Amino acid sequence: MRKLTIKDVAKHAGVSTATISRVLNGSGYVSEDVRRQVLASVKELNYRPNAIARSLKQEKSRSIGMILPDMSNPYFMTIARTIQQRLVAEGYRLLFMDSDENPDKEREALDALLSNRVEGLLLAGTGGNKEQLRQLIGSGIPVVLVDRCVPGVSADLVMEDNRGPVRQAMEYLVSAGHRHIGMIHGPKTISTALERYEAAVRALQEAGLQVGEEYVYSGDFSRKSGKQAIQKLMKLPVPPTAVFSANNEMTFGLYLGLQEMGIGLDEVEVVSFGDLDFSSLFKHRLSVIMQHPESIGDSAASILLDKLLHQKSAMENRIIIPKFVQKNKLSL
Amino acid sequence: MRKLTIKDVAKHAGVSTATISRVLNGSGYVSEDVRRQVLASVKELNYRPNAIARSLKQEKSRSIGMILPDMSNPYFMTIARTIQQRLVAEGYRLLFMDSDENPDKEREALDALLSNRVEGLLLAGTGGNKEQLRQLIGSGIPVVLVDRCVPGVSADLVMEDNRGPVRQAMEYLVSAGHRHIGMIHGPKTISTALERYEAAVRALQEAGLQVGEEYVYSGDFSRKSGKQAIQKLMKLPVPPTAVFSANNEMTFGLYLGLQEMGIGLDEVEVVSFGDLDFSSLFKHRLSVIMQHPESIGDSAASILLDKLLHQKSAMENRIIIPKFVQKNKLSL
DNA sequence: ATTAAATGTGTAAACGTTAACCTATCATGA
DNA sequence: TCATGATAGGTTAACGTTTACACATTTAAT
Repeated sequence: MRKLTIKDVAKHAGVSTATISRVLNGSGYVSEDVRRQVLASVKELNYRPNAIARSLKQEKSRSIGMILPDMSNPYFMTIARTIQQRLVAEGYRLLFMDSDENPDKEREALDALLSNRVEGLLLAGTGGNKEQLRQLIGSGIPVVLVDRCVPGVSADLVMEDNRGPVRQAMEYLVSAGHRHIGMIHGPKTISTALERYEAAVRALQEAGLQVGEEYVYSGDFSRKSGKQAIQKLMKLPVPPTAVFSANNEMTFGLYLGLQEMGIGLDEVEVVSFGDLDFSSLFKHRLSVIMQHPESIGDSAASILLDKLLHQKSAMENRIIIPKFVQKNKLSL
Repeated sequence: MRKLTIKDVAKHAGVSTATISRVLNGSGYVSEDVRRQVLASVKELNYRPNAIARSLKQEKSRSIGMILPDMSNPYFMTIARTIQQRLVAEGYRLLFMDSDENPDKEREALDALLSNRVEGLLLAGTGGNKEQLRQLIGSGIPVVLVDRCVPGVSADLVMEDNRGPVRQAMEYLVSAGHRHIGMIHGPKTISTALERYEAAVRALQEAGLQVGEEYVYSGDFSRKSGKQAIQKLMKLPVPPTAVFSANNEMTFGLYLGLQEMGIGLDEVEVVSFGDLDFSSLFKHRLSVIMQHPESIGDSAASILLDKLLHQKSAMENRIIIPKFVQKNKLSL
């Protein structure tokens, strides 16, 4: 059973291929009689137009590419899902690629997407591939940076404020009496990681607190690195009484690490950038900076669709402000 | 800056388009000199072949479709991610669609994927669209059912054993002294839900326990329905002392529900089909049936690739056995 | 020296659509 | 009556590749 083409349908319905195309696309004039006959033939033969041929002819792929660093991180998947829904509703399809926080993989993914002639790009980038990115944007394809900016690359951008809430959080920790605060950060090549790091250090310094080298651990945003971090921190001569973890996965790792070491999850007060989903069930001293992946996704989709559908060209930057939420506070 | 075609490269390199194609695909004979010249031109012009045109000509899309019920459920995303990695490594791309457990959306997604001429399908189905599915499989396109079977549709299948571990779990609950056991199930149109339900009821009956209607709640695998379920169950004249929840999301909802009602998370013993990710940090009476999304994904990818790459045609069913793990047991 | 096989490259016809361009019919109004 | 525009539908040339075929030229084998 060969795959049917528009010609088969044309033959079956006794009209030309152009007419079939017109019926199926609702373009041009077609008499009601012919219309019905064509639809009947389509149904009878179970014909399905070839989207690939259509894309080629129309020179538009109706697809959008998205690169995200970690498909198993619910934060990014929530963004992705929101975007997908919006795009599908407008007749686009979304191609996801997972860069795994790896610039080389990111580059490959980018190549693949461009070969597929995506009409737009959503990028939660690794911070590498700057040159390629600049070139891309120069070439006119709409690119929206999502969650992370790429220094030196100016493009549309939707991200969260990574400084304000961190400052708040640090002030809270200091006012709660902590003098030894551990910090678990992400790779400084990633904008979110860098911003959170800088904001945290500065806030503590301004509060008159020295931040010792040994209290700062540089992780990679993975669960594993969060675990390693806390295990190192807790072995210090004077272990921290509070820890700031720069993303949700590392926070998770932090708790796994504590547990593995047999340390009570309550023995250290934690502030996490990014919620943990189950944190509301958690009876420990955990405060979180609540992110808004749906808002991020929604804004990113809107910006992209504006360019695609209404050829808006102004560059836009939207900053969403995450909320510092002091949860599950127990007395010290 | 128009998009470059193979003709531009041909002109630039002073050869025919066929030669460019041959160099880029490593097919046919090309002299080393010409080869170098072509590659130089490609690089200089920054040419990128049009995958759409290639697909059309070759009559193969190099893409695989996948429909999953819930992109924000980590269980399915882990499966998806595993599969994506395997497929990308073989030069395919994976198109995800989210059916949202809704047969109509599923149908639309299926249509979209077929229009895009996917060469294979991975399906964690809703249980609707049987007729269309049968037709699809009859048409020769490789279809692998993932996680869920569809009764009345015979196709390749990778799923977990939904009965054995449930039986074990029920036996455990009975032997632990529970006489009133609540059950929160999924929609019976979904095979996993039905199987877990039947296995649970049968096991209890065989253990000599009556299962009262009022202890069985029919949810929809969503967090929200888990919450509603537990809230209803706990209001019974004789509330259950243990609850079996048929998937991870509903288990989560269950705990949210308990919390909202101000009931201690320990006041009821829980068995969850599907792990909760954070369950190891959880100090409550929670046992889980541990699933193996990576294995599922891996097997599904293998089966599909065997058909695609080695035209294997034998139908295969693989059953992964989840493990019942008694965790965080406290004395009653 | 002759032939056959291997190597190198170009020409042009597909792949399945869409859309520009035609032609033809039929109302409508001046 | 005749032009005009709306309606209806067919022909055909693209879109950017790949590849079958053709034609040289070189190499190897007899």
